[in-house]
Amino acid sequence: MDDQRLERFFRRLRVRDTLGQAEREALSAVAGQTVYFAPGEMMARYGSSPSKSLLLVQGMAARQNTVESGQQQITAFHIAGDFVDLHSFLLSKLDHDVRAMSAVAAVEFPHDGLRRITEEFPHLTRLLWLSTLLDGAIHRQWLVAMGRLTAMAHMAHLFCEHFVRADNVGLVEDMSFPFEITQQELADALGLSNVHVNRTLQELRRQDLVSWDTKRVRVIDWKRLQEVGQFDPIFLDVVQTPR
Amino acid sequence: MDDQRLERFFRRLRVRDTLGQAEREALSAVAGQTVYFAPGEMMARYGSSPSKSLLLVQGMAARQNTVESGQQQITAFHIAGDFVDLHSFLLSKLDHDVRAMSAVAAVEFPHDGLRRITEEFPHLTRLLWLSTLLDGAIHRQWLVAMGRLTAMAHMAHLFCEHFVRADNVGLVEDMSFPFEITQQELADALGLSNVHVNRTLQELRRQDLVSWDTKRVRVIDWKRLQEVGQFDPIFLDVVQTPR
DNA sequence: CGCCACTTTGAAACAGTTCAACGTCAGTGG
DNA sequence: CCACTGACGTTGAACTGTTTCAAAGTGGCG
Repeated sequence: MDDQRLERFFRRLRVRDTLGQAEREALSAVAGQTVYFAPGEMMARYGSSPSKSLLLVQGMAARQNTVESGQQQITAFHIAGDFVDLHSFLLSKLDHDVRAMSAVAAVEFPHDGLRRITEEFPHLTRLLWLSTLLDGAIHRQWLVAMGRLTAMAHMAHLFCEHFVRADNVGLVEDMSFPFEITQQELADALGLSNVHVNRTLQELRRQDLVSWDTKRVRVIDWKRLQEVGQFDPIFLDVVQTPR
Repeated sequence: MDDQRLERFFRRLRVRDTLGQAEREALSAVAGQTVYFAPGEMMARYGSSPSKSLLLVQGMAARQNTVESGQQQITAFHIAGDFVDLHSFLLSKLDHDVRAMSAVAAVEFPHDGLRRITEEFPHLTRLLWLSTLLDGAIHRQWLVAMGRLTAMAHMAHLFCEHFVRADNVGLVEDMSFPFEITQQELADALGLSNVHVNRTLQELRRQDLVSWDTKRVRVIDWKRLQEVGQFDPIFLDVVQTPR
């Protein structure tokens, strides 16, 4: 029987390939306990060697590093249907912290179970691999945005990305998606100061591109938001094709 | 028989796990033609869907994106022993260009051959997967450096990273590694202007941390270079362990 | 009702950019 | 063999996007 908790994850895979009954059952069989985290709580720590990976079911999480000055840099945001640390299955130590941004529920996938999947389900293995490749593609776009776009364009790009990702797992309602983080946390993702994030946000609002009431971001002008952010969804690879 | 062209790639894997005879042979069997590229030449294009992946055997290559202003952002450098676009095996379209920085030789790996490996060699598949996870880990460190480090620290970090990576595949000699790119290309990787790269480089030289004669970068003070770059090699995961 | 976390505002400072000129060197052709 | 070329590196000076610091405003919650 399919595990209901994995529904959004299946959905994210199904926008890119098909997923067989046996594959869904294999994943369901490996899925373990649901674990819960309070907003701000650490889900995994820099330098640790987790024996399970966490699939987000509810809420939002981030991967982040701390530099000597005490500043933080967020390198990824995750939403329901995302594995937050599937890479820890093959990397021996975590090179970042994982922190819950909101109240979070996640399903544990023990690494020995994942290993069994790689021994018996080649196609499913490729889909799990794909999942980490999409993380990498998002990292690359963040690099481009950080290195060569203005604060305004960078922020618009991030909102575009999250709009599409949320849509892929059925979290968009009325052109809005859940985005429960603080301006400081957004600043830590964009590599900006909280002050400049605040001002850039005001400009995005003033131009009627988005609104954000701390719970959800609403896209007001999707076409112009994409233009401002120079957003091309190609990197999210939303294409149904055999992998 | 092992394919000699894959030697540095095997070496890169062997610093992280063991590689069986059968696995080396399977890879050798899939390896196709050697292809050559002149400095500056495009090896793969944004939006294309390659049917093979390229393993670098000689020279240096970069993945890069172009933004509307015409500026470029490099998101990865690759050296001998690296797959430059292994991710194109599972992603349907390339989200960046791949360009030869120097004279390059690369071995083609047809995707159907790679697929056969994933069907028959689970452990080798995990190692290929690992290879793309390391790319992702490097992307994340670049994000941290770009977002929260000064130009000076960022550049030092990049040199540290390349020193370790070059060392892993036996390219370090006399504390120096091949680094045949222009200052403009380095600027495109760091997200800086060529002018500021020039000045930052002068400061690194003035402090006797590195020298760079356009062909090779020589590390003069490894300990202080790591301090200046806040470099922690954990993300490169140089640990011999079963995966 | 008061606290605390978060957002907003203003002003000064700064890291890095831009523009434009000049220097250097390796390769090319006459 | 030397003048010419073009790509790359270096320098100076003005400029700007973003940061920093500090203070004030807002709002949800115990």
